[in-house]
Amino acid sequence: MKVTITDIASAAGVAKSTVSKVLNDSPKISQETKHKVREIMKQMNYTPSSIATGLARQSSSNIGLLIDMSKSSEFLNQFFYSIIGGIESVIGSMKYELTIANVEHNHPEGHFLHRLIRSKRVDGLIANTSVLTEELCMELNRLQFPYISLGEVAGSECWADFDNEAGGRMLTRHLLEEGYSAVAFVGGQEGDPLFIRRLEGCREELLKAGLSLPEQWIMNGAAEEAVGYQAAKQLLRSETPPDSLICMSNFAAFGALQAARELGVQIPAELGIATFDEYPLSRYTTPPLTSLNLDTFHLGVSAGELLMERIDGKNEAGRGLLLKPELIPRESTLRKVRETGFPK
Amino acid sequence: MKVTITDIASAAGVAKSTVSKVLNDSPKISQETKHKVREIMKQMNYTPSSIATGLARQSSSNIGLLIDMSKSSEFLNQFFYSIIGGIESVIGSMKYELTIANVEHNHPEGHFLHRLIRSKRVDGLIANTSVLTEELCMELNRLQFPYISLGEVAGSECWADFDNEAGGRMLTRHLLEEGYSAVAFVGGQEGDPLFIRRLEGCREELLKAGLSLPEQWIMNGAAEEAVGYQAAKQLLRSETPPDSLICMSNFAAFGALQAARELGVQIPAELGIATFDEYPLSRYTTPPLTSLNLDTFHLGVSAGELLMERIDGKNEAGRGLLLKPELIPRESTLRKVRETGFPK
DNA sequence: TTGTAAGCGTTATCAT
DNA sequence: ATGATAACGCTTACAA
Repeated sequence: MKVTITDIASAAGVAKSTVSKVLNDSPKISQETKHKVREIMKQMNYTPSSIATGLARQSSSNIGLLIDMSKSSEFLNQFFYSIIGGIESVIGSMKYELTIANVEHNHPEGHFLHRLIRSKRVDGLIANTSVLTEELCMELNRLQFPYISLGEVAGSECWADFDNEAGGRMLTRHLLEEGYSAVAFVGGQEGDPLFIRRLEGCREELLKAGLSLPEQWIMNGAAEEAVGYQAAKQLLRSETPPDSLICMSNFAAFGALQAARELGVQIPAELGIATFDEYPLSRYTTPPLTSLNLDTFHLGVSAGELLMERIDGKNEAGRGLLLKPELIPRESTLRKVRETGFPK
Repeated sequence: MKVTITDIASAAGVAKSTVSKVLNDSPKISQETKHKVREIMKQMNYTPSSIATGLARQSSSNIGLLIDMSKSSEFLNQFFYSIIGGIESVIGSMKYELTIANVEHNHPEGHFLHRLIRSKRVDGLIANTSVLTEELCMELNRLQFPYISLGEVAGSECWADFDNEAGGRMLTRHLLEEGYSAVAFVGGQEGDPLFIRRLEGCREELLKAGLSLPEQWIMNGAAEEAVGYQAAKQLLRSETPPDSLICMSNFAAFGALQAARELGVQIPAELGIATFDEYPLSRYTTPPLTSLNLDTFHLGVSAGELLMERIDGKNEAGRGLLLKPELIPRESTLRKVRETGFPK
């Protein structure tokens, strides 16, 4: 039933080393022989065993994408499909496959370092910063194992990330251009690098305009609706309410939207709301949300490219890559009168 | 640097077959020896090569998930993460890994039948019906290769799907219970089994109530906002407008919502809108949408379990599995006065 | 209970 | 340009 290289060799009347060379299109084989052998391979419907090839070549032609499925609320999960698409589009054309693994199987022997790496199931790794602790990075560095982290992380030699600081600047600049001047920041965990960078960008831009962001206008919390709701209510009811909000996530922005609606605060006239991330449905809120789109497919592509470079032994130095976000202005912040109408 | 079974054997002063048996916890090895060998494996930080094991065992311990990344608009993509989570949770505990592959590499030799199956990269396959044509199913059947299709499909021996007919019935029943009686159906491609089954369920339930669904109230089209928008406008402006809509997707429902708003039609008082699928953000529309939640994690689990059964040689017969949807009633259809207030 | 040796299906190094 | 043959790292009869 199953046909191996040996079958092809004897059917073609050549040695299996010859067949192997045909398989790899070696220049030392005559066109004649190549044609003949290939013909027979077709006839016998032969496909080389990737496992045997892997053993001989000492490589799996597989790259691993490591995720923590217990964290179902992560930003990246929403865009998992497009990230995978991006990665696949580059590694697929280089004859690699993508293996998805869950760190959760963190049982004694189930650790991915064994399951995936030491067992040679994958030749390289891509992982989110949420699973890639500094300690793990160090271990991977020590093993000289090629990996890319999605998100900048201490200890990682090579990463791809969105430029969160620029994102903070872009949203802030947009608000200022629309005539807002009292910007509050909603959501984000204290100490979280993502939060820190975004806030930093926001502050930079305010500073340029001679403004600042007072501490009491920074509303820390999870990127959830409830948090956005509470934060907005508190801010809007305070003595000196802000005139605009930058939210860490669409969910937080939904909460803020709801709070404003309940308090009868007009959007965008009295309050502007802008948010990081662009979820598929954020343009369908009332009013539609101004948001910062992150090209997650591109993130996947970049991660894939960086990883392939590492595996091929180039890019020894290690480096990071920052992707620019894209501002999508919508009704929730557009309060200047325009002739052209609102963009979709 | 790298340590193999041979190294362990000589370090432990035993034969490598003994080490192999220890690895597989063979009962024919004394506890003494096991302890000794395991100790050495720990010391030397040994992990067996999955590739070598695979070659010897003639299996990859990998299962493939086949998708078509060119179809970025598919329903399942939104829930890709949770489907993967479901699959992984069952195959992971059986020491299998998940390989994601894209059919798009449909170049002559890049066909997944070669790349994945004939090359023995995976021991089993899960694929959406959109990539699994009847022809491909036949081929897989012929090869006796274990696979599960996500969605019922002609030619597939074994599949897992949501009960779309029941879904149609549930949404319809809910509308009837809320006092609606003129139900229109928005979205869905003529001939698409998904559409046919959902519509069928809808009709069954109407029939039970002595009602029917006239042809002109079936608005075929892609599951997009624009389609929902146009369909709703057309329906609402007609001589005899329906009093409620069942939409094939959240996007279509958004369009319908928008159309109603523009025409000043009150929701839910004058028009009820219910939709298949529950996107993460559908509860944030104004008003929030009544929708049919599909447990995609569970779908993954079921597919994984069915596949493992097939691989283990059980479940020879082949069978299908229908998962029940869950109705989430929200403001867009709840027009009866309630004491308890609206559910979230 | 342990050891020997023959696979598993390729690639790679030499000869020829 | 082609062929023998030894890896690659593990499993599995079969022997001892």
